[in-house]
Amino acid sequence: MSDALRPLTRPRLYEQVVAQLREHVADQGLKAGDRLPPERELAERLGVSRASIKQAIVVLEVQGLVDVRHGGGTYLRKDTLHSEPVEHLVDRRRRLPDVLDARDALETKLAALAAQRRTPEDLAAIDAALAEMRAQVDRGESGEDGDRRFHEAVTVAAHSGLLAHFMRQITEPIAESRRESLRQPGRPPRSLAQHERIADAIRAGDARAAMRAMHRHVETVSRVRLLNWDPENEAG
Amino acid sequence: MSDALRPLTRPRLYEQVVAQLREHVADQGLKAGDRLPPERELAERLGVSRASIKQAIVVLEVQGLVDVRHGGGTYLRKDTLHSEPVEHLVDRRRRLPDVLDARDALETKLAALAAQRRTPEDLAAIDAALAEMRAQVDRGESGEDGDRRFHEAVTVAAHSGLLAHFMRQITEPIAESRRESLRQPGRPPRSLAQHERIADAIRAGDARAAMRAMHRHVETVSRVRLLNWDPENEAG
DNA sequence: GCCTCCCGACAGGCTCAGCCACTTGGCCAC
DNA sequence: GTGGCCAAGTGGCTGAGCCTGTCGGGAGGC
Repeated sequence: MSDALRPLTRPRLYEQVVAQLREHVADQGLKAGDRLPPERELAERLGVSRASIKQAIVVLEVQGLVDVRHGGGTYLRKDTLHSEPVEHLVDRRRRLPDVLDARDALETKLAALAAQRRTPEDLAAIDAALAEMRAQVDRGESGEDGDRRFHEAVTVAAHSGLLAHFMRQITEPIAESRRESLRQPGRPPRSLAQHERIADAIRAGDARAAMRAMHRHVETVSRVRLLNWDPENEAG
Repeated sequence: MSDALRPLTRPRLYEQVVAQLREHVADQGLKAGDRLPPERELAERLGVSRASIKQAIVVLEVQGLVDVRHGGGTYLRKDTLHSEPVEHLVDRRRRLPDVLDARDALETKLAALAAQRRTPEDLAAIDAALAEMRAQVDRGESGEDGDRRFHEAVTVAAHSGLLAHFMRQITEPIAESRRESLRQPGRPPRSLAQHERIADAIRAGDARAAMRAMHRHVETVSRVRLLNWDPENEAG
């Protein structure tokens, strides 16, 4: 996973324009509701074509930071143009503890909701994932696939679109820490047992027990991960 | 708050192009790693200018759905171009229960982390917010501003960039439910008392107590909000 | 036969000039 | 005061064109 040989791509012009606009808003102390300069003026002042200005404004528009009115101008919707896309927060290895905190927050609640809301179909999906994991572990494999499917099934069973959306944003770093955790000697069978306890609580409709079981599970994974984690020398 | 007289805005061309691209990917069964047709070809086939195609592709690019290589073509990064921006999940009134679930998940964890990680400065900010709320409530106001500042201060004290990011995504619906809750007769003083209990636990460094206090608080707000909430006739 | 290098086709990056569509505000007739 | 009208300003979109980067295949050297 070396980043050393990534093909280097030059920054897009529109990205620089976005940066300039952010700066302008900060410098001028513009607030929500204020109007940005007209596109033609921006193009002239930044020395780029109107098309590039337009691309930058489209970016801000889809991020909900700006409100563009045909014939009327472009208006701020927030007091700042900074949006901090999740990727920036998630991609960097340094942020891994953050991801684990977020995972605990989300999955604990998801387990509780799943216990309250699971349909028979949800339960079947959870059991199927568990069966897959058990089969894999019995064969001496890590059970990673079943593990992933289990958490996905619990997420679905919670029937909360927003929480599911948040979970999706941290899918990749979670998968990574899962892989690492399951590589620990003797870990797969214990992990399986933890998952079974979670499933039991969800099946019983016991939200508090589901929360506790899930919390303990996430805590275990976090501990393993954090032990191996060195913020200075992050060889993956 | 009537939506009846909202100025009607025509859909942007680039949005239609994005939709067409999604459809194309689905129809052709394109997968991650596959290449999209060249911009010039898309422009011709869709009967729009290349600039519009470009805007659409920029949108997909900032959403991380597509990888654009200068001179090399545009490649899919996922098996689909659908992204489900949070706004769609958050804006609709129907999703309010989801927001409240998410709030419980996030703020409960934030309170626990704040109890463990708060610096003296964090505590000072929390106390300042609490003092403002108390002053407002004493004057017979709702204390909404202090309330908001309190939760922001707790979020900062938790020192988790990711959780803070998630919180920001549901700021607005939360503010709305807060307003509604504080309008209930006799609610502001009780809310103040709940906030003080949370602050006490954070000051004491008692993560479990902070969790419990925050959970109870969020639960109270949710109950008020849900009572008034009618999914069929959603007059705001 | 194999490797290297170079070139040309093709891809996206960006600009320029211009016209269309919509908003706004002021002026005028009523 | 009301409504219609017009002009200026602003975003929406186009088309042609040139630049820069990528990639594959053929010419030439070994």
